Order: sequence, then structure tokens, then C-alpha cells
Amino acid sequence: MSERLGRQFYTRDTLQVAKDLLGKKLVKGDKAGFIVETEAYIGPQDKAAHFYQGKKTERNKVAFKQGGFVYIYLCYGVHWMLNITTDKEKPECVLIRALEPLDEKAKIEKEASGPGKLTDWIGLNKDFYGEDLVESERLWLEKGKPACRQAGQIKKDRIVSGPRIGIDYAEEWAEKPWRFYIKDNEFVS
DNA sequence: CGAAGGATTCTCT
DNA sequence: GAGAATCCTTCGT
Repeated sequence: MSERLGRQFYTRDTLQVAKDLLGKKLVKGDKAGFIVETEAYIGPQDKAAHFYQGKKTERNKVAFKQGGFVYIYLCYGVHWMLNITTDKEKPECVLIRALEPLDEKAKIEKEASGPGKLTDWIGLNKDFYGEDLVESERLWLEKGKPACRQAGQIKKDRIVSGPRIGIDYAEEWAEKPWRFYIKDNEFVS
């Protein structure tokens, strides 16, 4: 039995949460997978973030709440992006970029190896905007315990950081090593 | 109410 | 690896 993550997990430093999310189990109804890739979006100073300069809009307002909520939005009119809000009052969040599906078929098809693909596979959409991962009955996170990882923990040396993807317009912020993923994992996009 | 844009994906070279 | 497609949502007027 896995244990559900509590509020205190999400309300910590965003970069810390982004790293700790790796290997955690995302559960939505009968679909579930382990998080293998994340990206951090940090505060008003982050040009790549939607809340750059503290701009608060209808779309991103949930990011201004405390951690543990779902910030999901549609990109390119086609793809849903799943984020999890972090920290307490600051507009920061973590983008879930890839999952390692529990479902064998999905695993073979690699249906969750990409930000847009994973939401398609797991069935997330605007209905989940603002969902509270601590209280929700239909979507939440559990402490991961994949068989392939020792003692339910990912060794530190298996977590790698790198520049974020798809945000070239963010200039110097595009270079920040705020993307975290599990080394050698085939589901990382 | 209309114009603009995009935290991607796919396909082709 | 690079470039184009694509279309719904969002923001501004």
C-alpha cells in the first residue's frame, strides 16, 4: 500500500518538490504511473512562466494558491499540460512532463512520454483545473515504490537536471537547469 | 468580440 | 535536427 502525499509535501521549495516528485505515483481512477520527468516554473521572475512579472490571470490564478493543487491548461489548442502548484503563497509550480505508466500496454506504446501525451492517456482535462491533490477523490499522488527502485527511493545520482524544453522564447531563463528527470529512464521525453 | 499565441507533436529531410 | 501544423483558450479592446 502506498501512502498519499500530504499538504506538507507540496508547500516546500519548488525545486525541492520538483526533484522529490520523481518516482512518485500519480493516480487517477484506474490509471496510474510513476513520474519520471518534471520541470519547475518559479515565480514572477521566471520569464518562461505564465505568471511572469506576477501577472495573475484567470488561467493561472490557481498557481498563486498554496501547493498541492492541479494547474492544468491547454496548449497549442490541443494538448493539456499538467502542473502541480507548489510552495505556500508564491506563484510557483511544477510541470509533469512524463510518466512511466503502470499499464503494460501503455508502457509499450509509451503513451505517457511527453507532457501532452500523458494527459491524453490518463484522461486529464479542464475538469481537473484546481483539483486539490490532498483532498481529491479522483486524482492524487502517492509515495512511489516501483520495484525497480531500491527501497522506494531514487538514488540521488539517478536524478539528473538540465535546461527546460520548448521555451526558447524565455531567453536566459530557458537555460535554467530546472528540468529534472530520472537518468536512463526510457520514458523521459 | 476578435486577434494573437502557445510549457507540443509529428513528419520529413 | 529542424520546421510546420493546428485550434482552442486567453487576453485585450
